[in-house]
Amino acid sequence: MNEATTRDPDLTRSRILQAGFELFVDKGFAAVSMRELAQRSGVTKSLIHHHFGTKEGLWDAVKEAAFSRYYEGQKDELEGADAPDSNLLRNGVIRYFRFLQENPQVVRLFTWMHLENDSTCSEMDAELVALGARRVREAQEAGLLRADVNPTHVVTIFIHACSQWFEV
Amino acid sequence: MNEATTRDPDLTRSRILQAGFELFVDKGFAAVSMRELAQRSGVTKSLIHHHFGTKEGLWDAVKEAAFSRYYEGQKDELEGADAPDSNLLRNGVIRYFRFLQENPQVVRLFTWMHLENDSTCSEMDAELVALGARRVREAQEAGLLRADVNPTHVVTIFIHACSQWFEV
DNA sequence: GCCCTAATTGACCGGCCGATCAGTCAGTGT
DNA sequence: ACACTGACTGATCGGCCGGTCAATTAGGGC
Repeated sequence: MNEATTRDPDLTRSRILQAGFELFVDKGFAAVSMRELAQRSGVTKSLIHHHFGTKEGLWDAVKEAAFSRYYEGQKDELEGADAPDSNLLRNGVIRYFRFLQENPQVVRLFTWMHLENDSTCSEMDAELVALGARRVREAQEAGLLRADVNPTHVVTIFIHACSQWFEV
Repeated sequence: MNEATTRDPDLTRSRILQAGFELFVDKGFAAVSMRELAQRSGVTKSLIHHHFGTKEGLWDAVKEAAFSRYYEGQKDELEGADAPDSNLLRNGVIRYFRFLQENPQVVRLFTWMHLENDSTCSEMDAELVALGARRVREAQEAGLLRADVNPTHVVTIFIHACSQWFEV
């Protein structure tokens, strides 16, 4: 009966984070209750407070975890090559598309954050956009892309167009 | 002191609707309370219940009002002309863009609805998309547009790309 | 004038909310 | 063996939640 009676704070934390991720992605911050989170993660409400302080604390932790996963993946992609090449650009686009396709939950989470005027992760996000914009500019200078558009705009529009694609 | 002591249920209803629109657009359904709605619209909480039944009732009314305004406007645009003409198509696109630009709140509201898996207005929406798709198909048959893409996809992508544009 | 309907009010309800806290218990270092 | 730390629990808090209800009041039809 008494299975796994040993304490494992790291596992507990990650279980709470996972439950928080699922519920927040599904319903957004305001519509999720601590009781719900506790039940889903199989721990006590108080224990969540013990590990994350407040409901907002957990929300922040969930966002941070999700975004840093996204950030690391994209950063690797973008920092990879430096020679502007139409195939490289094309592949980058395809990879990004694939990533979103395989992580629709992340897209949803970011949409919630955006509606709630959340500025968490904005520095990291700005960095990614800047990296992408540099690639676009290089391509423009190499004559692969029209030069009369703002590189940052290109990236921004592209990201959001991709994000929306899977939502309909 | 006692200004406008006369009763005007229509005005009251519309004031509540307006307050609901503003608050729901801003925070989404779950994060808005009846007390907040009452205070913003300058009436009693009970009065909102009297006019709209429940919080969800008001939410539905707000969505319906916003969407039907959107619907009427777009329907007029789309039903206007029938001869496929590249200028006409272009103008339609520009007008739609302008509409979203001037009604960012509507875009936000639709995003909230979408995240909450709201299917209200889906019939009306389908009708609009169908109208737009027909226009695209006509343009394809007239050789103005590539014929190897799904007209419905064109419209859907276009709508969401436009919607996102103003959000960044 | 009178009545009837409906707009409007304020007091009130049970329940759920997030948060706290004292206390128990398991692991760990000495 | 013992003390200490931190994971974990259950009871409990005040407050806000959405919703109800009986009672007032204004307006329109007769």
